[in-house]
Amino acid sequence: MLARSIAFLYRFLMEQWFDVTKRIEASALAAAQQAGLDTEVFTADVRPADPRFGDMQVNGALPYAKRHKTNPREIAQKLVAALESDEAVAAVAEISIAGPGFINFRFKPEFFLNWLKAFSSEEAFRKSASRLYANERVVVDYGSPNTAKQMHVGHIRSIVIGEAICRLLEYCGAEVTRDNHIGDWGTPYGKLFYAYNRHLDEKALKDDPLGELERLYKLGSNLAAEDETVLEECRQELVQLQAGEAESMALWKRVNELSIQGLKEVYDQLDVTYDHYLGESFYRDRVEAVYQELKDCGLSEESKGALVVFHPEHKRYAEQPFIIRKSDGASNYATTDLATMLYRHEHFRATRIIIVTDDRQKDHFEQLDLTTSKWFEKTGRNRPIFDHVMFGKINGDDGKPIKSRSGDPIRLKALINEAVDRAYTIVKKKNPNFPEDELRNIAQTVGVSSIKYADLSTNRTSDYVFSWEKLLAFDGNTASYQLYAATRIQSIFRKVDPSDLENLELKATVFETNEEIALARKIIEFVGAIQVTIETLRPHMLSTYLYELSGVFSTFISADKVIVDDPGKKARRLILCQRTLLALKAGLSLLGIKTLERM
RNA sequence: GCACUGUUAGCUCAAUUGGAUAGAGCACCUGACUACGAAUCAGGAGGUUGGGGGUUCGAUUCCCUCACAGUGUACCA
Repeated sequence: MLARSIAFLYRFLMEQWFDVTKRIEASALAAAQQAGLDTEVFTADVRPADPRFGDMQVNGALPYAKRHKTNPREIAQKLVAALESDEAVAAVAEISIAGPGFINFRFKPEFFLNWLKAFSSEEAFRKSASRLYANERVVVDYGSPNTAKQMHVGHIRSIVIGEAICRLLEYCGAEVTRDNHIGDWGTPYGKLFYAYNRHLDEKALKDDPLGELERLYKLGSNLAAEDETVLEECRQELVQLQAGEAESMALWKRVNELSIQGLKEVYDQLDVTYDHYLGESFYRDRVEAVYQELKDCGLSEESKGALVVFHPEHKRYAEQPFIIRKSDGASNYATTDLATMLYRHEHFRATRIIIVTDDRQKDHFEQLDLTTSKWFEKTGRNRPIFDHVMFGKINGDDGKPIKSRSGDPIRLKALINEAVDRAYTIVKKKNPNFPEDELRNIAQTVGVSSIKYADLSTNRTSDYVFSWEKLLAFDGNTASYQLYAATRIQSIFRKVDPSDLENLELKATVFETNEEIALARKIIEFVGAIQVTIETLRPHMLSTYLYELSGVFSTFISADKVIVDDPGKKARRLILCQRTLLALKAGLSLLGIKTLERM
C-alpha cells in the first residue's frame, strides 16, 4: 500500500520528464523567449549527447547565431542563464557550455533514479508513445507475394519491415489494418492452368502445394516458349478465366486457397498475421470506376492507344506516363493500385496508407501518389497520407541478387528451417541438459529472430549482402546477443531472494558507479529511440538502440554485482535490471522478436 | 541520353538527417571463469568517409564535377 502510493507520487512528480527531449525542448524555448531571442526563428535542436560531455545537448544557439550574424557563444550564455533560473531544470541537471556554443545537460544521479522509480511498467513506457498516432487509421500493405509460387529470400524484407512498422504504429496508438495485397490475377494463370490440366502430380500437390504449383507454372512457361500452339492454348485458358467460365474459376479458387494456405505456414513461423488478403483479383471489378472518375476529372488522356495520366508540373512525369489502361483495353498494376487507394479510403477510412516494397517501384508509387492526390482533391475526398516504405536488394557475394547454388532463388521456408536447425545445434551444445521440447522452442525463437533481426538491423534503403554466416551469427549486433542479455537478467531474478524484490523503490539508494549511471541513462533513451524510429519508419534505429542497451547492460553486469549485502545497493541494481528487461522486451517485441526465459 | 539510389576500417554494417575526437561486430593481438550464465566482459591495433573543387564556426551529411556500381525510364508487377 505504502509502496503503491510512493510510486504514484514519483509518477506525479516525474510525469513531465517522461519524454526528456520534449521537456528540455520546452525549457529551451521558454529560455529563448526570456533571453529575448526571436522565437519565430529559434529551434532548440535537442538530442542525446556524447556521454563525455553530458546526457542531453541543445544545439540551437549555433544556427540561430549564424542566422543573426552574432556570436553563438553569447547566445548560448544567455540561454544558459535563463535555463538556470528555471528551477525544474536546475534541480535535475548541471548545465554547461562547450565549444562554439553547445549547451550540455548532465543529469544528477537522483534524477535517473526518480525517473526509473516513476516509470516501472510496460504500460508506463507505452504511455507517451501511444499519443503520437492516436486517432490514426493506418492500412499497411506488406508482404504481397504472388500466388502459386513459393516465397524466396527477396520476400523477407517486406514481411519483416512491414510487420515491425505495424507494431510500432500500434504501440504509438494507431489503429492498424494489415493487408496482404497478393498477386492473384493476371497472365501467369494461363500457363499455370495449361500445365495443371495436363501434367498435375496429385501427390506432390498434397505434400507441397506451392512447390507443385510453382513447378507447373514453370513447366507451362517453358512449353509455351517452345511451342506456338501451346502458347495459344495458354491464352485460351486465360480468356476463359477472365470471362469467368465456371470450371476455370473453380480451378483459380482452388489454386488460390492452396497458395494462401502455403503462405500462411511461413507467416505462422514468422509470427505474422494479416487482417486481409485483398489481392489484385479483389479489385478487378472496381477498375471501371477508376477509368470513369479519372476521365471525369480530366486527369487521364488517350496516348498511343492507352489511357494515361501525365503530370505536367513534374520534370519527369510530364513525359513519362502513368499508364492506367493498356492499349489492348486491359487493366494493369497502376489501375488496381488506384482502385486499392480508393477502397482503403472508403472502406477502411484510412488516414494513412503505407506500402512496403522494394525501391525499384519508386517511380510507380510517386506517380500513384501524385495521381491519387489530384484525383481525391478534385472529387472532394480527404487524401490519406501516403508512404512508400522502400528497401534495397539482398545481394550475394558478387553484388548481384542472391541465388542458391542451383541458380534458383533461395526459398524462404528453407531459409527459416536452416536457421532453426543451426540454432538447435548451438543451443543443444550450450545446454545439453535442457529438455528436448524446450530446446526446440528456443531454437525456433533464436533461428527466426536471427533472420528477422538481420533485416531490421540495417538501414532498409541500402542493399545488403546476404551470407548464412552473418544471418545466423550469434554475436555482435544480433538478436541472440540481446536475447542472451535478457536471459541473464531473468537468471538473476531466479537467484534472488523473493523478499529482496519487495518495495524496491523504497529501499533503493542513489546510483554511484559509472556503470549504474550509464545504464540508467540508456534506459531513459528508450522513449526517444521509439520516436525517431516511428518518425523515420526505419526499424534499424530501434535495433541500434536495443543493441546499445544490451551492451551497456552487459558492461554493468560484469562490473557491478547485483546480489550484494547492502540492501540499498541491491535494490537499486535490481531496479536497473527490471527496467532493462522491460525496455528490451518491449523493444524486441516491436521488432517482432520474442524473448526467452533462458537459452 | 535523362532521372533516382549508392560508394565509410581487410570484411559486414552504423552515424538520430549540418554538430564536438566518424562508431560497432567479424577477423587479428593482450587479458578475465573456484564468479548473479564466458552465447560474456576489459583492452589494443585498424580511416585522406570513391577522387577533386565549393558553401561555413563546423560536412560522411548540402552544392558542382569526375569515376565506378545498381535501379528506373509506355503498356510486367
